[in-house]
Amino acid sequence: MNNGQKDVQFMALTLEELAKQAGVSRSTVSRAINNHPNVDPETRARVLAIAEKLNYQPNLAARGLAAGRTRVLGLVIPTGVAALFSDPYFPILIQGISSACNAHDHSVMLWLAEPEYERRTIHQILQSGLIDGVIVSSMLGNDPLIKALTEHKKPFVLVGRHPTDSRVSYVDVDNRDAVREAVAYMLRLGYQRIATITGPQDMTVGVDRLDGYRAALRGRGILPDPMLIANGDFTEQGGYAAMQRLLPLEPDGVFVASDTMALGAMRALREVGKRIPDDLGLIGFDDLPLAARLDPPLTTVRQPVTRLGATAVEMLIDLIQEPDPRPRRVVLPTELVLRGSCRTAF
Amino acid sequence: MNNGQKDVQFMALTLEELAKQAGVSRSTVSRAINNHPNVDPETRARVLAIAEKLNYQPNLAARGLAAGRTRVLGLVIPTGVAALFSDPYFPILIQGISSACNAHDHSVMLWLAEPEYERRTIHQILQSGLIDGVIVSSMLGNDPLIKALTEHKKPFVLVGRHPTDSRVSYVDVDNRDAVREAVAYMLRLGYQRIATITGPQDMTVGVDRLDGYRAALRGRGILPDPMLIANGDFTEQGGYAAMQRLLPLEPDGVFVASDTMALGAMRALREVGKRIPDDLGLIGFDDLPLAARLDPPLTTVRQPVTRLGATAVEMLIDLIQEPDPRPRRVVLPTELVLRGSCRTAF
DNA sequence: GCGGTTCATGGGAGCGCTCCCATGAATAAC
DNA sequence: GTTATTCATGGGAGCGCTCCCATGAACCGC
Repeated sequence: MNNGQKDVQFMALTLEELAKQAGVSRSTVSRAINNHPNVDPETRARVLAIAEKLNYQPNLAARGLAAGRTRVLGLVIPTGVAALFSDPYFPILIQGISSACNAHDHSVMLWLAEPEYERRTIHQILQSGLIDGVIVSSMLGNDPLIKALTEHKKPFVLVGRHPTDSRVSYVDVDNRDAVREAVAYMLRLGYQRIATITGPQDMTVGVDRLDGYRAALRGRGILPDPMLIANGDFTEQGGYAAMQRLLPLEPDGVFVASDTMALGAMRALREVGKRIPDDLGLIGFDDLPLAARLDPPLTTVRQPVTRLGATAVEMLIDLIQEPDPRPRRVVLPTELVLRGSCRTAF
Repeated sequence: MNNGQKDVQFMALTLEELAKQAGVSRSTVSRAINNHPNVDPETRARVLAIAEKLNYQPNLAARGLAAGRTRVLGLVIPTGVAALFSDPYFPILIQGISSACNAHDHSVMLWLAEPEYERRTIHQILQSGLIDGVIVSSMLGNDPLIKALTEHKKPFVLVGRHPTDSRVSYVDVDNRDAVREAVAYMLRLGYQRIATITGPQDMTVGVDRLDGYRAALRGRGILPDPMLIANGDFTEQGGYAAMQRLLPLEPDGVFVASDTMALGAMRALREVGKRIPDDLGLIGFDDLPLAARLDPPLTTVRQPVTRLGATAVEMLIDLIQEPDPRPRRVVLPTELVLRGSCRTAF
C-alpha cells in the first residue's frame, strides 16, 4: 500500500508472513488453509495452529482476485416490495440467510434494489468481482435481473419460484397447495361464503396463493366469485383496505394471504364491531410470531422462513462450487396451525 | 483465472482492454475513471464515453487489493437486539443506509452479529480487506467490537451515541431532550401520574429515553417513582407485559419508549377495557408508519430514521477519505407529533 | 533563446492470494 | 536393484488494479 493511509492501520498478517512463521512455503500454507488433499497432516495441523494463534485472516480481496471466489453472496430484495418495511417476514429471511452464511464461512452483501436498477447496478453487481453468487428474494414479475444473471453465467437462487423460466433454481414452499388445504379446512368446518385477500398479483407468491384459494373452492364444486377476491399488497394497510371492500359483500370467512394483512383485516373488522370467529372466520399465512398473540390467536399457514433462507444459501454455495447447468429446486413443507380465528362448531 | 470456471463466465472488461480501445494507457484510463486532476479533459471525456459504451465496471477486488479501498461499507447489527425481527425501525434504517450507499457509489455488507461474534468474526470483518469502514447500529452495552475497531484503526460510525467513549463518531437524535419534552407536554395537559415503559437498559437509547422521562418529572418538582418505571425490550410483547405490570398502579398516562411497545401497551389496555385517551394517555417514540393508523392515532416523537442512516453513510465515507482522529458527531432533530392518544382537556 | 517549471502520459512494481509446474523424496512394482 | 508412481513441497506467474517515477512536450520568465 503506497497511499500512506494503510501504514497507519493495524497491519494485517499475510500468507507469506504466516508461512515464514511456520517454516514452510506460501503454497503449503495456502493448501493447508484451503483443505487441499496433498498436505502432510502434521504440517497442516502445525500451520492451522499457528494461523489460529496469530489470528490469521485471508485477505478476501486478494483471494477474490486470484481465485475468482470471494465467499461473498449477494442478497437482492427489490424495494418495490411495499411490505419490506412492515412485514417481519423480511428480517426473518435476512437473518436466516445471514446466519447460514456465517455457518458456511461466507458473508452477505445486501442490495435493496431501487426501482430503476436496470443497467448500471446490475452490471455493478455482476462485474464487481466481489460476489460469487446471488440470492433474489420476492422477485417482481419477470425481473430483468434474472436475464442479466443468466447471461453473465453468475450462479443465483430465487427465494420463491420463477413464474415462467423452468431453468431457474429456487427454494419455495408449495403455496398453492398450502392455501388449498387451508381453505378446504374452512369449507369442512362449514364456512359457506369464503372471500380472500390476495398478495400482489405481480409476485408469483401472490398468484400461487390465489390459485390455491380457487382450487379449494372448485374442489367443492363452488365457482369462485371474483367479487370475493380483494387485492392486497402484503401490508397491514392493504389488508385493512381490502377487508373494508369485502365487508358489504358479507363473507362468512376470509383467507388472507399474509399474517400482516390479516392484522389489518382484523382492525377493519374490529372497527365495525364484527367478532372473530363468531361473525367471520379468518386464516392467515406465514405464522409470524405475532399471529399467536392476536385476539383471537390467528389460525394460519406456517412456512419455515429461516429454513427457506438457509436452504437458499446452501443451494447457492453448492451451485457455485459445481456450476452444473441443471437447475436445483427445493420445496419446503408448510403446516396449518390451528388457533382461534375459525369457529369449529356451527 | 486458471481454474477453468471463469472462462465459461461472461468475461469482464479490464482496464487494460478498455485502454486499448481508447488508444491510451492503462494509467490514463485509471486516472480518468478516478477523477485525478492531471488528465486532459478531452482524453477524459473520450475514455469515459468508451467506458460507458462498453459498460466497463472496475473489478472491486482488484481495486481493493491495489488501493486498499473497495467502496464497501459494513453494517453491523447485533442479533441480540430482540426487536430486530419485529420493529420496522430496522428495515427503515437499513433502507436509508442502502439507499445512501447507492447514491454515493458504495455497497453495503450486512453483518447480523450473532452473540458469540467475539474473536473470529470481528477480525474477519476487519481484515477481510473487503470493507472500508463500518456502521454499527443499536450497540449493546460496551461492545467489544468498538474496541477492536479502534485498535485496527478501521473507520466506523455509530447510529446512536456511545455511552462512555467520547472519541467515537456517531449520528443520533437527542433522545433525552425529545422525551423530556414529550413528558413535559403530558404534564402540561394535566396528567398527574405518568408511568413509563423503557427500552432495554443495556442500550444507550434505552437509558437516554428514561433519563428524559425523569428529567421532565423533576422539572415539575415530581420525584420519579421507581414503581412507575417498567422495563421493556422494544418489542410488542415487551410493551404488553410492561403495561400489565403497570396497570395495578393506576397511572393516568404512560410514555412508551417505542411505538412498537406502545402497540403492545394498547393491546394490554384494550384487554382490560381501558380507553385511550380517556382513562389513560399514551405517547410513543419513533413515529412509525403504523402510529398514525392506530386507534386512537398515537401521539409520538418522530425521529428521522432514513436520514439517520444516510447521515451515518456520509459521515463514514468522509471519515474514510480523510482519516482524521477528531470524532464527528451529528444530532438530528426530533418532532413531537400530536395525535389522539392524549386527552387535551381535563 | 535557454534553463526551469508544469503537466499529460506511459510503464514498472506490487497489493496477497491461488494455481500450475518442477523438484525430489518416499514408496511401489517388477 | 532399477524403473515407475505417488505425493509433499517450493517457487513462478498472474489475477486487475493503483501508485510512483520517468519521459517528453508545452509553456513560462528574463
